[in-house]
Amino acid sequence: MIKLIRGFRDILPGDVELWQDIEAKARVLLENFGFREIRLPIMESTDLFSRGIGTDTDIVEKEMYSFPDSKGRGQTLRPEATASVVRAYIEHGFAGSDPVQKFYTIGPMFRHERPQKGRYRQFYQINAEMYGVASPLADVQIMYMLHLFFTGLSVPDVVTHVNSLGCPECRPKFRDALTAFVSDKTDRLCSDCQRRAKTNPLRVIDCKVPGCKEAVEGAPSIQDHLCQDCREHFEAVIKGLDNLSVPYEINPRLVRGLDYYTRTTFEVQTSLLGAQNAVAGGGRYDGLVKILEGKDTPAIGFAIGFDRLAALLGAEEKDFTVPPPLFVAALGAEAQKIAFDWLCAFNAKGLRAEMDYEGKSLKSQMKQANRFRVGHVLILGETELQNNKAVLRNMDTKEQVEVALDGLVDQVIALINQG
RNA sequence: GUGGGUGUAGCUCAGUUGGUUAGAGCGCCUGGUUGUGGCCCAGGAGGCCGAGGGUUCAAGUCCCUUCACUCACCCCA
Repeated sequence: MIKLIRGFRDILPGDVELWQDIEAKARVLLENFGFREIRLPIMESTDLFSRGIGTDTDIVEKEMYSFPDSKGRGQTLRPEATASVVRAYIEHGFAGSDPVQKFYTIGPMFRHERPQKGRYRQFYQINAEMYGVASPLADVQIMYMLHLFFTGLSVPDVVTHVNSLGCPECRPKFRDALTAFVSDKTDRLCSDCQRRAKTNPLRVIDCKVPGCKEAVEGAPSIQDHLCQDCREHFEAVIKGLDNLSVPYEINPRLVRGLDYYTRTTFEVQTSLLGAQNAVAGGGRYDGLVKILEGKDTPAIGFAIGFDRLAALLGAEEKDFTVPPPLFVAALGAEAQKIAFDWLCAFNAKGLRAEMDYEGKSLKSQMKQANRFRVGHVLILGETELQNNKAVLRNMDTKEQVEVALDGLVDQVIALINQG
């Protein structure tokens, strides 16, 4: 048997209804906030990601699905969406018409990691990106929107963590301070952190190993190293969140794995998904457009982990199938012909109806109708043909009413719609 | 890439110190009702016991290898 490749998954009927519901709500919300959909390819030049995300990141170092095309040019299944949106923003000259643009996009991302709970090699994201606004109002609006989305879906157990990572002015200073702090403690750190102390000291203060936690107690905080502008920006964001009553926790140790983030970063976390606690994450990336050879443009955005969100919302219920309202049961070849015509008419008129195509016994058809969890069964046999009246059975109350064959389809639709 | 756990029917799982045709519940099909679902009863279909090799008179069971799933590390959505 040919099976799914590792880390990939099927989203089956019964679950997919939940996904559709989430997606529909996301679209309404995003569009109400002025975000417009942009549909992008899932494959891009490898350079886009290595330059955009940063060559030292885990994503670029070891997680990308990259392979050469027939002429040897590197191409990659996108590991995230932001770089692609920026590419499109630059390539189509949006900055020339109006630098302020808001986009959203929904689709699959690919990362070659070891799969585990809440982590797949193909996973889905809902992304929102906003360009051309340096004001903290953009940060506030983005986070407010995210907050509305999660509360609107009644997502259980989520907390939004906020931090500022500073800018190219102040972050290096913080990094230096941190490196200095960590360098004389390397012997107390785990092997991973000894490596990270050089490559990415920010990660060390985020380490969960008890020895490391102890060693980094009293480490310098980014919050104490922000430059004047970054500090004011962060304070304005926090004030804005308070104004709109958006709950949050300031988390000075919130570090993000992509190089392009500046200033505001945030992550929506849950404790219900095992080790993968981030349901959504994002932040400001004021330098990225320029890095990718566009005009220097501030930007901010977020990604919602669709798979994880669906897991949170689907934890209780298992089957999101919506039952059809009607099943058409026919007895005998003559009746089946007519029943099939009705079926087609019901479907064409927007009433979801089902029938048995095999000429099974009435009992068997009733069982099937019951399995569909339909509200009504329309029965047509020889008796009904003779009387020119079919029988409409309410499956909950067991009440049966006769419906004249003449004009039956509309009559049945009316009966079902009135309950 | 590194560890732990698990692989037996469509699903959830039993399967004794190795012992004949491998079981249950749910689901599915048929019947009990010459035309009425859920409950009940009876019957039925459905398994290369993850794969390969080894030990043995004999392997679902013991050994080795491998693959898959899963959880965790790392990192992130």
